Amino acid sequence: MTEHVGQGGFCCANHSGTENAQAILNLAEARAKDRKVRLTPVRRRTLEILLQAHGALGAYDVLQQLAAEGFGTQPPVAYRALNFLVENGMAHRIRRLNAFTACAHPSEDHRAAFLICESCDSVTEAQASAVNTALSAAADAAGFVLDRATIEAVGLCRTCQGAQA
Amino acid sequence: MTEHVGQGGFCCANHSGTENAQAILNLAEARAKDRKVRLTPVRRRTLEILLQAHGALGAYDVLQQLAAEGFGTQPPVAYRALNFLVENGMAHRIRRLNAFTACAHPSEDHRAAFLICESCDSVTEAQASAVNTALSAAADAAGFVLDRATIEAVGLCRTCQGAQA
DNA sequence: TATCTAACGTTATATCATAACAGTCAAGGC
DNA sequence: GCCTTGACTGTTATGATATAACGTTAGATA
Repeated sequence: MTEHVGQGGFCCANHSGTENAQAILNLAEARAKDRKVRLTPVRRRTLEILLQAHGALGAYDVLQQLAAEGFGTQPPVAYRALNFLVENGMAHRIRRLNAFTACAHPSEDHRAAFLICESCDSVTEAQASAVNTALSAAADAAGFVLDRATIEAVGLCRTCQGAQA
Repeated sequence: MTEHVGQGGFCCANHSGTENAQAILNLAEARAKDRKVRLTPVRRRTLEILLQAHGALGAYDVLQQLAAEGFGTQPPVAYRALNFLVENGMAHRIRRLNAFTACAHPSEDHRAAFLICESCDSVTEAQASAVNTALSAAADAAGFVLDRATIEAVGLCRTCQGAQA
C-alpha cells in the first residue's frame, strides 16, 4: 500500500509550492505558541516533510525520512509527531489511505473534508462547512451528540478526469 | 484495538433483534439474485455474524467465529467474505474502527453516514442524503468527480449521553 | 459430462500501530 | 543558579490489520 501514496501526487493550489509551505509553517509556529504546545524539531520537520510531499504520506514514509536525517528510527517517533500535528490542527489523518497530510489552512478551526483521487492519489482539502452542517442535522435527528467527523470522498481530481478512463 | 469493538455495543432499532436480522438476510438473498452474485455459505454466515453482533466487528473477530464453525481459519477467508458484502451493499466498512457492520437498509442504494459512539462503540447508520448532497456540491466546486464517500461521525449516542461525562 | 471460472482455503508475508520503559531536556519554583 | 517536574525522545518488543500468490474445489453452462 505504500507505493500508491505520496508518489507523484500533487496538491491543491493552496498549499503547493515552497513559498506556501513556509507560510503554513509560520502559521503552525504561531498556532503552537497560542496553544502553549511545543513545535519541537521532530514535529516541525515532520510537518515540513508532509508539506513537501504534496500528498498524503504513510507514517512509515515519514519515519524513513526522519530516520535518514538523524531522528529516531522507530515507528513511535513518526506516530507521535504525526499525532501531535493532527491533534493540533496542523495535519490530518486520511483513514482511507492510512496516511497523513499537512493541513492546508492551519489557522482556521475548520472541520475538513477530503477529496481523494483514485487515479493519482492526490488529496485535496475541500470546503466542508455545508457538509458538516448537514451532518450535524443528521446526528441531531438521531439524538447523537457529534464531536468530530471523518469525511473522505473518492473520485477523480480535475487533472485526472481528462487523462484517463 | 480488538476489545473495544463489537463488545457490548448495541445498535439502531432498525436492525436489532433476530426478527429483523432474518428480514435483512432475506433482502440480502434477493439482492444477490438481482445482481447475479452468489451469497455462498461463508458469505451468508459472515453476514449473519455481523447482524448478530449489533455493532461493528473486526475482520479477525469474524474470522474467529467462522473458523470455529468449520470454515477456513486464515485471514483471507474473512476479508474476502467481508469485501464481498461491502461491494454488494450488504455491509459497510467502518474505517475509523477497522471494522465492519451489517447494512441496516440493504435494499436501498443509499450512501450511508455512520455515527460512532465513543463511549459504547455502537455504530448507527444515519440518514445521509443531505450530507451527500452537500458533499457533492463541495466536490463540484473543486472540479472533482465524486464516486463514493466515507462519512463517519464520532460522538455520544443517545443512551450514553446520560450515562457519563 | 467436459470445461471454464468463481470461490475457497492455505502458506507466507506485508503493512500499520502501540505498549512500556529508560534517558534527555526545558520551564518554573526556590 | 540549582533542583524538581513533567514533557519529549528514542528504544525494544509486540500486536493488529491486510493482502499476495497458489493449488484445490465446486457451480454454471455448453
